[in-house]
Amino acid sequence: MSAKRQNLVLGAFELFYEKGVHAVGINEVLAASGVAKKTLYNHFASKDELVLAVLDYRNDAYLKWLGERLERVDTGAGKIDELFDALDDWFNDREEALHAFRGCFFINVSGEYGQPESAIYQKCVEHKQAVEELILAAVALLGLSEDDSVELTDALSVLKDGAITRARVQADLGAAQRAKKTARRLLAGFLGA
Amino acid sequence: MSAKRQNLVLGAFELFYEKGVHAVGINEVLAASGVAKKTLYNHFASKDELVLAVLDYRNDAYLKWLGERLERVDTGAGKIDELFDALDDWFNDREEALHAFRGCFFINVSGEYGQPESAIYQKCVEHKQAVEELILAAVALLGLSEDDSVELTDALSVLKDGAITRARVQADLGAAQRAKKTARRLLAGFLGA
DNA sequence: ACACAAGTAGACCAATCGGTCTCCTTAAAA
DNA sequence: TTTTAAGGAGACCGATTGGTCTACTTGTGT
Repeated sequence: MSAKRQNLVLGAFELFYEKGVHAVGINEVLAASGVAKKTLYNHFASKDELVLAVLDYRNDAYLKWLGERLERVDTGAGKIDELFDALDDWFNDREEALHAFRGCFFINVSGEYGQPESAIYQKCVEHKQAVEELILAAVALLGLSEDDSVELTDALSVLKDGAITRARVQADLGAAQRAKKTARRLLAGFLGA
Repeated sequence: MSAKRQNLVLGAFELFYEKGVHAVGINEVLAASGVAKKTLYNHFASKDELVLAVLDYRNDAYLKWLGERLERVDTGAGKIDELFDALDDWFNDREEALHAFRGCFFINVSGEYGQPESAIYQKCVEHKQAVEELILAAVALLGLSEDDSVELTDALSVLKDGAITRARVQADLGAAQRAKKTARRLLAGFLGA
């Protein structure tokens, strides 16, 4: 029965996302998810392994959510707009599938773990790359050159992470809509050249 | 004699920046800075107050550094280039005044502290606003309209924070130079319109 | 009906946390 | 010279950390 495991991962995610990984103890996770300590260590060898499982859970949920949002539109320019509209919904807590907005979980976690060699850190890198691939797929529909596609994808990714960061740190809930405007300006430059 | 206090703040910053605040204990700070525990609690009422002092120290050092970099150039467009060149030097550890790059200390710290009401969180917001004012001063030299100046400043700030985040999380050391390219594209759009 | 695996609750462990306190030394001001 | 405050080293405090272990209770497959 892995329902317990799921309880554990989901409960742990909510606490970690809200308070930070190091600020939440194992016992707090157990109390929140209604699972015995023995069961936790039956499923996971250590807290770090639980963190890894939580990162996997969040990665899957986030990619599924964003992928579905981008599927709603079929043009490249439309998908780029949709990306920032989706972020806007996220920032303003209109997406319950993502829980109350507290910035990017992966950025937060990697900020807590200094050493870039760790498996935890690596998961954060992989997540960012996966999201970037979704953006690249949208940009590819624009019919730009290979170089331009890569450059625009990178610019949009930076814009996205910048908006997430500012929405989080400065509680700037309009960051996504303004980033969308910037993205449109940028896109016009690429299409016009 | 507040030399001890300075030792404390500087030693604490290096550890907090490198490993995260929650991951570093008081005793580790004491050992690194060669100060007795009594002395620490003579200067600071709690660890949180030490963290606040560390945030102040970093804020001052960072603003001084960036301010001096931007003073090297006198045109608006030049200052914008200089901003991203400065970031590039920071990311690639060519600025010893800032210590080995580990992302934005304020972004990292605010990721560790969930509650946006806390004084620690507030310091992070103030830092970001102070940096944005430096950027606004550079943009103001371009002679754009009030609305355009605000919009461009916001876009550049988002680009900056996005580049910092990606440099940190993905160890993307070229992020600043590519963001500079994006900034130029954006600037051309504003100037050409 | 019985065995076995997985769950529960929670005592327990050493280590560490932030923080207090005592005792001793140093140095500068009176 | 004497007084006073600050610093050093570190014992000590209760609480909490991640993690182990025992004892008991489930539920399921044979």
